Amino acid sequence: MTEPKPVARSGSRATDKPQLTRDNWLDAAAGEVASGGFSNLRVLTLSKKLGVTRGSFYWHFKDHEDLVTSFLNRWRDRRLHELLYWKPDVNSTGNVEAELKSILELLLTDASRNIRRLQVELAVRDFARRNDYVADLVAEVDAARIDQNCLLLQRISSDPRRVRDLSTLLYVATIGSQVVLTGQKGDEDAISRIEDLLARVVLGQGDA
Amino acid sequence: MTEPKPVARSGSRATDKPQLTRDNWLDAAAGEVASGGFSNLRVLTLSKKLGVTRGSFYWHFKDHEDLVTSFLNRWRDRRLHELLYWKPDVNSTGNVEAELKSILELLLTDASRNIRRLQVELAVRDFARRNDYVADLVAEVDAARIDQNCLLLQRISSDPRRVRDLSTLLYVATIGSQVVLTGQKGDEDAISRIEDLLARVVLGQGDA
DNA sequence: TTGGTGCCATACACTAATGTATGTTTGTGG
DNA sequence: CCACAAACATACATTAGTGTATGGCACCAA
Repeated sequence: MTEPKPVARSGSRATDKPQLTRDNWLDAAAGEVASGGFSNLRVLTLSKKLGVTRGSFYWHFKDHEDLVTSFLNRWRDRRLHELLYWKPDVNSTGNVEAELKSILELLLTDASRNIRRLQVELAVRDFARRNDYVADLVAEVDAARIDQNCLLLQRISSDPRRVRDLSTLLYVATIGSQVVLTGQKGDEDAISRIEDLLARVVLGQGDA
Repeated sequence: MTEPKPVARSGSRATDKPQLTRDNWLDAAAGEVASGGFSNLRVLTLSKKLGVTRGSFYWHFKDHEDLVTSFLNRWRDRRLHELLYWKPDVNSTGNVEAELKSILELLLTDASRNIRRLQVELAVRDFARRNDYVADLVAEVDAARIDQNCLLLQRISSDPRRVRDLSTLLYVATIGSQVVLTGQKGDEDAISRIEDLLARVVLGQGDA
């Protein structure tokens, strides 16, 4: 209720160090996490890259842990929220095969292009292996995404059990290709080949 | 040529601190890497867990980097070497379907049970994202494993291109399930379901 | 017995990082 | 103009970790 009123001092000119917000810090933190994982997320280096001292940090955040949990919660919220945007986009057309192809392209090819987003995701996943809170967080996102896959594949098969199995396979193949095919030469091709293969798998065994 | 002659002082009794070897350090390092990743691999804590001081470490290793590279090279050598042990084991029988099932079980279910080994593998993979040398190392292992998959799937399909695609899909699904299904409740079932599904995928589209 | 070597301990210097306490500037409401 | 707070700077204390130099002890060969 007490809105922070993000004021900009010194005439609100963009060149004059426009007062950092909490989200600015989190955005910068994403860069650190993407490049070096959570063990590389340090208050000191983060402050340097933002051109301020740590005094600023400890005003916006209670401590280092506060930064990490805030970052993780924001990540979860965004990952869960972005799933809601797909739903209406798919229900429109009627061509099942074309839909599936676009879905697969979205899950595999497009996801692999957003390097920074992918790096953050893998870093969060790695962090989850040694932190129960993060593990729960990732499990929540995974479950939501698999449910989303189920929602998309419902129109292809009528057997709910098969839909769930296919969705799970689709998901682990997606994550796996993001982990293994890390932007080397020829990876772009391999991903599209896997896309085609998965499409034929899903369509070729439509019902029971 | 200069064999280190692992002597044991103080009467070679097991209770009397049996002189650490370089491999002992690497084994202990595996525990640190498994539980906390490479950023948790510290000389100090490692020495404490082995009951010695850092003086011992700096006799066996030049520095921290020496430990890391030695660990990584040993990991690669072992991963490449273990692949050679499979080959004769599969060529024997003639039942294709049973072979495939056992291969899938080996790749998915069995691999997920070796928790420590899996943790180390994921840690290495995570490290590879921010270190070119490790990235090359992992790429080498990945290529060898996919080639191995090709060798196994050759008997099912005659199209070499399809064999390679299936092998790649099999591999990314394997890695993906190891990343996503991290020992929660019900993960055991999900893995076996994915196994069955992949088996039907491979067998159901045998040729062309 | 004596010298040498393998293995480890001890002590020191150095760095990077966190957290905290306090000072300083800028803008704003009254 | 003044008091106050937001945003940041400065300075200090503390900790964890690395690397190095040196000392010590057990063991073996000659």
